[in-house]
Amino acid sequence: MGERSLQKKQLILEKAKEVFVEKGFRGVTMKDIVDACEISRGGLYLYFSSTEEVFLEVLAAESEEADDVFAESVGEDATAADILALFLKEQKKEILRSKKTLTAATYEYAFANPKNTILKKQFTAAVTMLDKLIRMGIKNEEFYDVDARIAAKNIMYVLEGLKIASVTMGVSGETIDNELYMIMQGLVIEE
Amino acid sequence: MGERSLQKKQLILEKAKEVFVEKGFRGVTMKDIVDACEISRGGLYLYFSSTEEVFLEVLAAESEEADDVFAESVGEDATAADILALFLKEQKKEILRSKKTLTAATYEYAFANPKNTILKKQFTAAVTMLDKLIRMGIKNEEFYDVDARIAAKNIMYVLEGLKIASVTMGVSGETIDNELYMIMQGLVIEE
Amino acid sequence: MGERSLQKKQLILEKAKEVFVEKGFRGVTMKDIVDACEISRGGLYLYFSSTEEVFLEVLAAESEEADDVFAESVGEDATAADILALFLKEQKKEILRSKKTLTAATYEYAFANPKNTILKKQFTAAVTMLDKLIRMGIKNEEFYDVDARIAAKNIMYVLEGLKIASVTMGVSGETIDNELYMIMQGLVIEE
Amino acid sequence: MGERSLQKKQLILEKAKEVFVEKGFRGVTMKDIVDACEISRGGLYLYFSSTEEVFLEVLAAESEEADDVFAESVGEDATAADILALFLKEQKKEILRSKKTLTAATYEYAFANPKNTILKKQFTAAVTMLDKLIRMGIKNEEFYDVDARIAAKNIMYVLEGLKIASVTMGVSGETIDNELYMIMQGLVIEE
DNA sequence: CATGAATGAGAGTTCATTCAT
DNA sequence: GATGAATGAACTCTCATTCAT
Repeated sequence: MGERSLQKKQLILEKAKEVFVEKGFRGVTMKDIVDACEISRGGLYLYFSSTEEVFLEVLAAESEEADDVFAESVGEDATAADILALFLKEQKKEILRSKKTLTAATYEYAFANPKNTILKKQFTAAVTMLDKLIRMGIKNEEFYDVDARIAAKNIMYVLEGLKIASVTMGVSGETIDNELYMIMQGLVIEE
Repeated sequence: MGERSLQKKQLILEKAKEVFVEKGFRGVTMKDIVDACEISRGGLYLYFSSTEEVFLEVLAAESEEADDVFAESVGEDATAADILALFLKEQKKEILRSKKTLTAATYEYAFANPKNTILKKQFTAAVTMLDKLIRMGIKNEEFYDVDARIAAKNIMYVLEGLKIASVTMGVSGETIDNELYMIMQGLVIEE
Repeated sequence: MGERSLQKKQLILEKAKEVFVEKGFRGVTMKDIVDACEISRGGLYLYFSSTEEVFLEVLAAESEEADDVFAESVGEDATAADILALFLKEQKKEILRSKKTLTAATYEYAFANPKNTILKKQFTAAVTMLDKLIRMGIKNEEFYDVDARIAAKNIMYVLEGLKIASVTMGVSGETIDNELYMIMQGLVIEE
Repeated sequence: MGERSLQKKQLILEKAKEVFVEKGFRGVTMKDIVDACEISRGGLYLYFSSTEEVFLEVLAAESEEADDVFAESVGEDATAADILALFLKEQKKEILRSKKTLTAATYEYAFANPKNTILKKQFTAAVTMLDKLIRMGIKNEEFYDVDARIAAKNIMYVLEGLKIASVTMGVSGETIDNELYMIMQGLVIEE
């Protein structure tokens, strides 16, 4: 695949993302993508052979970006509490934007493809990261001496709860703040 | 609609539920329901005019049952902690069964119909109930003196997180127990 | 068929007429008639086995009425010109009401059933009547000495033209008056 | 839409015309047209999205042709009487062919779409043309000094009457001749 | 006689997918 | 590579007609 082809593929992925954001996963047809990209029906098939294929590549492109963003924001000399706060702040942003992201489409995809492990991988990766972070915090005596893995999972379940609630019924920034505050309070030792 | 018709409607709702459990909401066509019920193409339209209509009645029938089950289990002289434990135990069962319930279909329906408030209503009702329960527990000095509404919401978000996780990636009974233990621990005063 | 059955049949014909007036011939289904009559689906079939059958009986009932009305209005000592004027006046009324009559439905029926001779019979009957009337007028020296049959036909074609125009594009009372005036002027000798 | 597509569209319009001629307007389904054109079910929808759309384009194509035919036949130095005679001769031809034309379908379309003004426009255009022609004839002292507009309308109503009669009950060439003769006689001054 | 649930044929419509150009 | 016309399968929905009660 040449240079030009790669550009075209990028274009398709960008436009397709908008379509998935708007219509979810199951609601999207190849025709929808063709229309959004203003390419030919046959043209799309040169790059992707199903909406699933498009969706998975859209997701892959997304997660690359996401990692970058977080990595950039973590300073060199940040404490565990700092990093946790930063992580939660990012999550809050994400949750509030959920109607403009692939959240719903991704859940829908997961429903339709129970074998697929995308969400599980993301979840596990986040848990592992938080686990390490919490251990670090405990070691540094920033955090209470809790079971790190369980605490990490709890954080993630609360976040998942907020995410799905945000998509299906809406949540306010304040509501999120309350939850995040409970999380921090349960971990960070007040001086 | 006569006696016989009502029975038929019940039959359709039962069979349709199985279909929704298996295929979610968007994946279900009128034809799927027709096939599952072994009735004629036109026959289904005598009772329902869209998959949405069928689904909403399936849900309505479900929620009636659910209420009954919980009401029956609460004893007369139960303490707040007892009731909370019972509630959480029910939730655990529900979560573990989630691949055999309408959970995914309901989320999918909510994605496709953002205006619909079914999930919100259920959530709010549960929060209100927990709020009352927690206030009662605090008054009886069973529970710590927390902000009842925030604690109630926290419980619900954790449960939502477990529910969606259960559907999309699976959760073990142990994982659920850990979460529920954290909830109880955050509320119930140990003697 | 007993007394009660006859009443029921009448009821069906009345309601069905309204349906045909509103929806034409081809636009009417057995279901439409059933709904309008508030009888059972099967019930209708006890009396009629197709929309065509209903329509033909509606038409038959209509033409009986029509004859009655005209006969009643003709006085004993009316001149040919009087009778012609009366006939044209009736026709004018009919044409102006055409959107509330079976005109369109009847044409539509005729299109769909070229073999059917209803319209031809009505037309021929009217021509015959006018032919006699004009001959009488000529004999009485009320009318010019025209070819009675041709004049009769001309009147009918103008009326047909007004009728179809009324249904398809609307005509004003004045327009009709102009046409009727031309007819009278071509026949009646001014004193 | 490319060259090839235009040809295909033409083909569809031609075949569809035959279908409308045979079955009228309401009697035609998309399937009928598909079958007549020997294209695929979906194929027709690439060009037209309803029988109404097809029909209106068939009509549009027709009226273009019709205009051409008449324009070609009018000589440079024709008198008003010549032109009128030519017009009526064309109309006679049209009326005699009416079972092989769109006449019935067009009326049927008008019944089903009272808002549509196709017939009214055609009628008005013809009246306007005849009005001018008659004024010219009067000015040239070829025609009697009648009210041109009323005379023009009378011609058109007679023609409409003949047309609908032709479709619904049939008319002979002689009958038409009689009517056209009356029209000419009422206008043209005999020398 | 009368009912209305039930059936199944058939019309409308949309799409994934192919393929000649 | 790229196009977009074409196909045919699948789905939605409506009705005429039947038949057990």
